[in-house]
Amino acid sequence: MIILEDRLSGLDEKKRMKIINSAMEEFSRNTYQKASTNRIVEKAGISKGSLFNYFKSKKKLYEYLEMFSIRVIADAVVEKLDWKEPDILTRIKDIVIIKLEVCRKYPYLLEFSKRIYENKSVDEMKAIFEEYVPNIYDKVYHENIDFSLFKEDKEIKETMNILIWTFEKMGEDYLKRIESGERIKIDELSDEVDRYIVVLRKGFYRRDSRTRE
Amino acid sequence: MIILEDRLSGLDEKKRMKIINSAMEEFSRNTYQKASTNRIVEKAGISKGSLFNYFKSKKKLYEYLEMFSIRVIADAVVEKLDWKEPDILTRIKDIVIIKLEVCRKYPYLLEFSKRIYENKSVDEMKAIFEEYVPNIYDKVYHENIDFSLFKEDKEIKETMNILIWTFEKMGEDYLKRIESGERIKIDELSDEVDRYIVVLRKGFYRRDSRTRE
DNA sequence: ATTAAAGTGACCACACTGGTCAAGTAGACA
DNA sequence: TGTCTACTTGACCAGTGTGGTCACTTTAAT
Repeated sequence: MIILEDRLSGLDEKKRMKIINSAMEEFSRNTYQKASTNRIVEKAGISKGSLFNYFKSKKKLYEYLEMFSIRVIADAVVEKLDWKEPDILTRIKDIVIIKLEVCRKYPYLLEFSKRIYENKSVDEMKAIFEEYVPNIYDKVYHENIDFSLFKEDKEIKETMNILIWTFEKMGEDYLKRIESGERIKIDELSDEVDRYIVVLRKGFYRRDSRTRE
Repeated sequence: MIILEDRLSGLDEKKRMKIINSAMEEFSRNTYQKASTNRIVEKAGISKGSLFNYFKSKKKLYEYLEMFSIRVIADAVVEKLDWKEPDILTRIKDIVIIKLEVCRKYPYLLEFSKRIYENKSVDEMKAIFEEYVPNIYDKVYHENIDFSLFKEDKEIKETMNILIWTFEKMGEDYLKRIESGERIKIDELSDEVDRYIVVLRKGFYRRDSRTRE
């Protein structure tokens, strides 16, 4: 388990979040080279000197964010997910909700994560992921999942992708609406998710399976 | 119908594409402000003077790309799509193939389009779209479509989104693989698309509907 | 040989860069 | 109160890159 040196840990929670969010915003809107430490400190409301006191250099700051962004979601999933839930649809919904809660705290997390992936091969990325959060990658969508709930048992891979993609697109849609100023209640979102779950269940589950909800 | 002034029309096809692709790449990797005309001319293999001969300014170049990227896909769809096809799944597949053909010519088209959307509200964007390609927005997924093919007639909106999202994600996946150097034959892609169509048809279509394929 | 059009790249004034560091501030203890 | 410590500040630096210009060269048709 890798721990990066930084001097943020002792800071006030609010201040720490402001710095992380400001830096994430800057790095998600620009490439590493063009991201400006000046703008980061301006948005974070701290001085240049402080930033370079917390992190030795721009590079160290970026590496910290990289580690942070990989961990913050994975940690939340590991901690909050019901690993006993055998119904993949219910589990995916739980993951979506967990992810969105984290993203509400760190609005630029998803965009920043995309930037990380941009410059790294799939294998490289998996290796880094393994280092920070071992084994999570395969567990989430497989451990204890009851695939016999599916109507067909031939096109499992395709069906799984359709389910995952649907919820990913919903999440992206939701975040886009948030960013453009719309104020969405968590209940509305939950209702919408449930509506899609009903449709997907009808489409891909056996008729006699009604696990819950 | 708006036509922007530019001096590219008379140019050699290859050269024109090189300039457009180079500029699209730069503007999709950086914000307008930080995009560099120096790097654009370098990648395009032309001189600074030429670029500012073709376009009066950086701004005009950007506006040209904006217009171009909205039109190039819409024009291809309008021209090549079989507007009589009543099966939405078949039609969506056709659209995916048409889009990907265009994207193969202009690899940064999708990323650049996202950038355009970033700085504009949904309504603004629809207005611009209307201006360049009137009415296409609603026609594509509705004109002559036979919705009675669906098993359920209650959750049409949700079902449609699942279908569209699935193919969008497939397209994104495909482009990502292209960009990371993978060489994918058009037949392989077509087979993969067909596999998903089978799954979706089983899930959401009436049992007795077998329109084609 | 002449002419016009197309293409070039050194050059400009200036904005902004990551990082430093001497000076300033706040609070704890005496 | 004065002193010490740890944190915070922002003016400053040398260097890089900016959008745009224009006097010049090359190309191609007459």
